[in-house]
Amino acid sequence: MVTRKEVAELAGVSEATVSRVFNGVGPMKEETKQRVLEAAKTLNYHPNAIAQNFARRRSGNLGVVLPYVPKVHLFSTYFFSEILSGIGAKVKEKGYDLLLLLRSPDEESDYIDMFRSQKVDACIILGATDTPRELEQLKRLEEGGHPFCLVNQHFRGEQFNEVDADHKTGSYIAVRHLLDRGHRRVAFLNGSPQFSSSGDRLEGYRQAMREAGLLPGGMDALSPHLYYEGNYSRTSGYRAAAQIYEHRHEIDAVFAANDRMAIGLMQGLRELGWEAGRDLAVVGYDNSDAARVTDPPLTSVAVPFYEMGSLAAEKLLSRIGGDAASKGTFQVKVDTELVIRQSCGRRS
Amino acid sequence: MVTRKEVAELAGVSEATVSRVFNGVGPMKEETKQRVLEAAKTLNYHPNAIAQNFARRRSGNLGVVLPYVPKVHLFSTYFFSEILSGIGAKVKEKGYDLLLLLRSPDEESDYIDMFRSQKVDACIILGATDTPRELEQLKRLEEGGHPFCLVNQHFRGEQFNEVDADHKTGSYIAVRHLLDRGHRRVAFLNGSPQFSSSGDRLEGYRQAMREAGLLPGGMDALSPHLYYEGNYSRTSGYRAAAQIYEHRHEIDAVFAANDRMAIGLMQGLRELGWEAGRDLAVVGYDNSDAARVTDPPLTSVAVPFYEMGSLAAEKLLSRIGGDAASKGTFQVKVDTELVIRQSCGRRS
DNA sequence: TTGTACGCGTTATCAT
DNA sequence: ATGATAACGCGTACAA
Repeated sequence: MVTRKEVAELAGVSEATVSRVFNGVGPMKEETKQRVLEAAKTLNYHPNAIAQNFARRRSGNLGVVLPYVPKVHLFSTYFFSEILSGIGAKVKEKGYDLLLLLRSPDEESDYIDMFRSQKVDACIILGATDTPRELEQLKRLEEGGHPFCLVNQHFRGEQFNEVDADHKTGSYIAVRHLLDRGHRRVAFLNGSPQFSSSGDRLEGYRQAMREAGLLPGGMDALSPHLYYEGNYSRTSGYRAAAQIYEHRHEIDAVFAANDRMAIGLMQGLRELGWEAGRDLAVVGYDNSDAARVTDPPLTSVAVPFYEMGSLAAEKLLSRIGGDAASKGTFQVKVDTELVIRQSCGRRS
Repeated sequence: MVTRKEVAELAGVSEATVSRVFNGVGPMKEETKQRVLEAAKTLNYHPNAIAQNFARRRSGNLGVVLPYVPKVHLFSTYFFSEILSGIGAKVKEKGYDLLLLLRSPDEESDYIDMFRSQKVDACIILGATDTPRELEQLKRLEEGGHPFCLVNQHFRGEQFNEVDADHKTGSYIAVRHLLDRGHRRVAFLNGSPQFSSSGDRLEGYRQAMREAGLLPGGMDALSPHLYYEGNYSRTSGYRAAAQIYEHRHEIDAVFAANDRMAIGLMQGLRELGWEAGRDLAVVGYDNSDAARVTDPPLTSVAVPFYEMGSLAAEKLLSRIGGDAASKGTFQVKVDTELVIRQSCGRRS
C-alpha cells in the first residue's frame, strides 16, 4: 500500500502537508495543493481508514444491534428491513460506516463490548424489549457514556434517546375506522407485552372504544372476549383464530397489532368458514408488503420505518459529531397513517 | 480509556507480557498470566479494537455489498434477509465484524474504495448483475488482489469466487412437478436476464419440456405464448397476467421465476376470473414467507439462502485467514428443493 | 504557508 | 519466560 510518506516525497513536501491537503485544513498555497494531489494520483494513494480512525481516536462506525429472533431468521420482517435501509442511507451521507451486530440467543457478553473495544462510536438498538435484563444493560451503556438510540421502543420512566412511532394514535385511528363503519364489537388481538408498542396500542384501542361508549364497566373494563394476545408471529395469529371463532357471535371486527398476526388470523378464520371482509372486518398494523398480497388485501396502519431509521441515525451522529444542541437526550415520535384496502368489506 | 500500559504497571510486568496474555501467544508462567488478568479485571481493561487492527494491518471487517433496488427499499425481500443472517452468524463465529455497504443509484465511486481505504479485508457481493460495468468493476477487484465472493450470481467465463444455487435443477424439478401432474402446456414467466439465475432457470425449464417431448421444433424452439418475462417484482407478475390470460386456451400451468411475480400473477389472473389451483397450476420460486400466506398457498422451490450466506462467509474468511487450501478460487453450488402447497390444485 | 516531532495502543521482533 | 523497542499510518500542536 502506498502511504502518505511516499506521496510527500514525490511531491517534495512534508507528510504534514499531505495530510492538510487531504483534510482541507489550514491555509495552503494552491500550487502546493495541486502538486500533492497530482503525486497522490500518480501513486494511486488512498488514506488508510484504519490508521485515520486510530489517530482520530474513534472508529467511524455506527453500530446497529439486531435482536435474536428464533425461526424468523431475523431479517425476514418488513420492520427491520425498512429501518436498516433508512439508517444505511443516512450513515452513508454522514461519512460513517455501518457495523451490524447480530445478537445471539445466549449472549452472555452483550453489545457493550462493541463500545468497550471501541469498534463503534454510537449505536442504534432495534427490537429492544422491556425486560429487567435489557433495561439493566441499557443503563450500563448510559452510565458508561456510550451514545445509543432505541427505535420503536420506549422505556417508561427512562429518558433514553429514542425514535418511536405514535402507536397509540395509530391504533386509535384503526379502531375508529372500524367503529365509523358501524362495527361495535371490535376485538383486539395484541402482541407481546414486552414491547412498548403493545401497551401503546392497547391505550389507543381503549380510548377509541371508550369514546364510543363501548367500555361499559368504566375506563379499565375490557370484555375478555374482546381481548386476545399473540406474539406478533403469523402462527400466533393463526392460533388466535380458534379462540376468536368461539366468540364469533359477540365479535364484528378484529384489530390486530401487526400484519403477520392479521394474516394468520384471516387464514385460520377462513378455514373455519369465517371470511374477513365478508363475515367480519379486520385491520392490521405495519402496512407491510404482505398486506397487499393477502386475500382480501389488508387494511393496515402504515408506520414510516424507513424514516425512523434515518432519523435515529441523523440525531445520533449529529450528537457525536459535536454539533450544536448536543445537550440532553431526544425523544422523537413520528406519525402513522391508515391505509384502507378491502379487509373491512366494501360498503362505505 | 484504560490502556495496556496501565495494566502492565499494576501487574508489575511489561506491556509486551500483557499483550502475550491477551493473545495467548508464547510461553508464560501461569502465575504471571493470572496476575495480568487480575489487573486487567480490576482496571476493566479491554483491548482497543482499532489499535489492534491498525497494528495487525487489517480491518477485521467483512464487507457486504447490497445492491440499490429502487422502490423495494432494498431489504424488503426474503432473499437478502436470509443471506445476511447467514453471513452474520458465520462472521461472528470467526471473530470478524460485518460492515454493510449500501450502493447508491449513481455510485460513481464504487465498492473498490472499501478496499483501497482498507476498511474491509474481504467482501461478499449480493445482487450483482451481469452488465459490462459490473463485470469491469469485479475484474478490477480481482486485479487488485481484493478477495471477494459473489452469492447467487455467476459470470460466464469467469472464475470468481461464488456460492450459487443450482437453479437449473431447481427449475427442472418445478416444471417436472407440473408435468407429472398432467399439465402439458406449461408456460414460463422468467425474470430479468441480467441475473445468471434467470438463464439457469430457462435451461431447467427447457430440459424438462424437451424431455417431455414438448419442444416440437427442436431444442431451441419455444412457443412465444409459453415464454414471458418480468423483472422479479410483484408488479411485473401482475402485468404478465394480462398477457398470459390472452393465451389462456393454450396454457395449463405457469412456472414463475420467483414468488413475488407468482403472487402478482395470481392476483392479476384472479381479477380476470382465472383462479390458480382451480383453473391453472402455478409454481413459484424462493419459498419466501409470502408463499405461505397467499391464497392458495404457493408451491415453490426452496433455496437455502441462509446457508449460502454462511458458506460464502466461511470460505472467504478461511482464505484470508491464511488457512490451508487457499489456492485458487472456489465455485460452490447448493441444492434446491420443491415445497408443495396448493397452487397446483389438490388432485394428486 | 510549511516543516518537525510526537502521540495514538497495539503487534511483533529481537534480546536477555 | 519476559522485557525493550521498533514499527504501523495518520492527525495535529507547535515551531519556523
